[in-house]
Amino acid sequence: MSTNSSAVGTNAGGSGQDPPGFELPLRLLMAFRVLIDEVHAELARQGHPDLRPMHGFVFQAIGPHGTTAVELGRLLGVSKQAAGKTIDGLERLGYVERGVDPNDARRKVVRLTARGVDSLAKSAAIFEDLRAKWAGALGAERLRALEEDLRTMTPGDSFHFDMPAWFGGG
Amino acid sequence: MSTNSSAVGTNAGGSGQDPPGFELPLRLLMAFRVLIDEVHAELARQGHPDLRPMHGFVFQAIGPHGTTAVELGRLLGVSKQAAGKTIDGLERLGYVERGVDPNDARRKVVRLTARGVDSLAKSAAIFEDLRAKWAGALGAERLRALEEDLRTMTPGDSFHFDMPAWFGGG
DNA sequence: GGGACTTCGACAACGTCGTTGTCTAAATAG
DNA sequence: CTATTTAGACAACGACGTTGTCGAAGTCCC
Repeated sequence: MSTNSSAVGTNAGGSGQDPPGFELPLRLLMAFRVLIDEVHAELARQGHPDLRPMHGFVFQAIGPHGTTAVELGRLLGVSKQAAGKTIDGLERLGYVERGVDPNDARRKVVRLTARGVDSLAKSAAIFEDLRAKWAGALGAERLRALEEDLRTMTPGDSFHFDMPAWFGGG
Repeated sequence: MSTNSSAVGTNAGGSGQDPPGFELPLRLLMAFRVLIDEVHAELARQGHPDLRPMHGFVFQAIGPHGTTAVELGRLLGVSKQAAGKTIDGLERLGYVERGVDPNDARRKVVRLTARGVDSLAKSAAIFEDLRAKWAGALGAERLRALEEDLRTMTPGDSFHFDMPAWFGGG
């Protein structure tokens, strides 16, 4: 029963049969997974087999200037302890390193190592290749339209990171 | 192709109209989250505040004829024990119930309760409303094109469900 | 019919991950 | 100088998924 307020009922377009509403989110998720899986498969081939999907987001959050556990936790939407544990893991893998802040002895600045920067550069290049592949398959115009439409429907760039907790759970 | 673009953070897109390659997966994920969050916010308003994103997928996997823990585990890509625990939680919430299979005393068939069916019907209606909202914002034609393009780029309908494990980890 | 193998579900132990709570050290406000 | 705030470490806890084991029930084959 659709007792909702929003405009239009079923079959907003009129012509042709529209897919059921639940297909859209499903395809969005599948497309995301396809891209990420391909990136990480290629990343593994290029010498980074241990990277996980979330690590790319962590690297982005760390940024070129480095960050701290507390700050990272805020950016990723998790506790500082959880962020600290993630950093521990990345440190063990050799992707980040902790340094001291000369201006604040409490802060331990987390920075990407050369290996971390390398993985980030490689993943950026792979993403470009994948986008080019999509452009080849769909046409440059339609891909641009798709991206524009997604940009229209999604908020600026707020990006919460509770993925595991958000999704799973019972 | 695959010239190294900027390593970190912002890519100063400059003159070109094409966004950096990593924006595509990001927007796909954000769009997915937006839709799912709206569905569950509305679902909460309509009497189902305890449902989590993954539950919808579980309900779909259970289907109208019911299923078993082993089968559910296979469909969702997790162990039968994990599937069993998920069922336990849903049973506590009153969304599914376990019955016996007259033809096989080992099997315990999991079926949706009336409440489970209700939530499924409501979420389907909400998804339709959301799709209509997208159609209103983007235009029916462009939304159809978007869905068609996503369908082109994603495999049939296999969707693995290791989301938490797949994404997180370190 | 009977024995070996397979399948289903339950129980237990373990590891991972994120959470809150507590604590020390360092910076900052008054 | 004292009081408050902040960064980071340590510990305990709960949620979740995993493997391993087990008994019960079904299936296959002689």
